[in-house]
Amino acid sequence: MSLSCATCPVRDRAACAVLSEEERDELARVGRTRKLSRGETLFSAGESEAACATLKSGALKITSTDIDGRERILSLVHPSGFIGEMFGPYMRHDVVALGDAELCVFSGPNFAEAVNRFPRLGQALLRRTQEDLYASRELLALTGNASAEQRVAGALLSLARAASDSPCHPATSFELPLSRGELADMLGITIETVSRMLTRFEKDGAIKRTGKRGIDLVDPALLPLS
Amino acid sequence: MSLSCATCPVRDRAACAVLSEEERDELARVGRTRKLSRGETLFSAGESEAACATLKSGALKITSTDIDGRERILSLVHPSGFIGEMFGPYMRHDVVALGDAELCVFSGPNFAEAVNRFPRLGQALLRRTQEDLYASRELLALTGNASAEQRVAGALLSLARAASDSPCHPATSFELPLSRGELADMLGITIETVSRMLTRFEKDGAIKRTGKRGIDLVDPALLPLS
DNA sequence: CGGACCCTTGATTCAGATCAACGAATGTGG
DNA sequence: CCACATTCGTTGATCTGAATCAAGGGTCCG
Repeated sequence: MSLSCATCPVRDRAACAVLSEEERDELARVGRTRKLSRGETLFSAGESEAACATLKSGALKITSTDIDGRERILSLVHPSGFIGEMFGPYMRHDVVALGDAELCVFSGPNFAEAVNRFPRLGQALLRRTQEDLYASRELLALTGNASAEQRVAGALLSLARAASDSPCHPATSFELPLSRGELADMLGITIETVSRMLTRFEKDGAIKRTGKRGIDLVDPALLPLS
Repeated sequence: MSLSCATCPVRDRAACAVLSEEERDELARVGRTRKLSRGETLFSAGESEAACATLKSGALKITSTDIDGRERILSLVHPSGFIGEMFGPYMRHDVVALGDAELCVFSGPNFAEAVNRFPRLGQALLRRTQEDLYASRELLALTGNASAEQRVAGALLSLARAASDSPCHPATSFELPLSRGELADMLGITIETVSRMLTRFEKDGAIKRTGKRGIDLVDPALLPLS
């Protein structure tokens, strides 16, 4: 299926938003749409076909698996996010859908050529990659020294921010895109500890759990941040 | 002091290596050399003057400090590495010299303009930033699930790789660029634990400590990796 | 010589992992 | 439609790896 940028929900936020109409059309010609449902894999670590993609809707996780088979979530991808490998010869990490998702997919070489031809696209990606780097370092800082309590609190706020349309203020009521197990894998703690911390926050009156995945931030100030 | 690229030790490895002679000269005109000694700060988080730099010699650490004053090392910078903020309005993290270091420093806007003018420079930075992102995620994976033993072992191998001239094979004998305390801050453990693990590895015959900072990798296969 | 670091080692404590059990929701096949 | 299995989350009891507390030695420097 080829791309239809006209109706794209991230038309003016994604990396390709910096392109002119004609440039975008040209890029669209080498891209394909792809739909994933929960748990489906977009890329696998080690794949020798370089590829990249822009996320149009849904959410993804970028993970690595250590020798003992334990999974670690390295990053989450939200709509308009860019993932993948343009230059390297192989994919570095696994990328899996957290829920139903829709993407534009490109081959690495095709996209690299577009970057060559449209310098503004390269610059947009540079900014975006720097943001990803900062996000990665933020997670590193969060999981480095903080207690389990602080990690879960930090993750809740971070997810509330991501769930909000307005970029600065967090949503007060939202659905977790992650299961308890995934939250645990992201924070480097166990499922049981995540569950206990959520129970504690609810007891303290900081949050309210609604259903399995729903969270209401009743009083974020009560969350114990680092 | 203005730049003298002719004698630059990272002349053909740094980001600016992709530029032609004339382009490089032009960039050199807006850059300054700076020397730091151990502990000196290059950038401070929150500084509103965007700036960036290429490291010519020595080593740097990129750190953040949490509310309780605990420092977390987010990344190490080795010669030819690029650091800083070209676009954003302020510096995101602290950058401090681990030992004597020499750099080329640029103002954010000046460098951003160079990126605008020389698209290859932007592409080189994009690659480099992606590498930094992968390095950050590697550290995230290392500090996420692994035991203290595995973290220290992983850090030793990583530093051995960085100390080697050949990019793939680790050095068998090298000096740690970090104190025990800094190693601990990077790995999210305590000084005492780092010390104990090094003692353990030496007892096991995996390494030999020479002086305070020297490490011989006697039998890396004995190191307990994740 | 005295002070300031930095590293090592030992004793004790504690946060979170592990082990275990259970309930709710969802799916499957008879 | 019901019996059954499976997955996911919660909660409790126990155990352990690493933090914390404490002490001492080595080295550099004024």
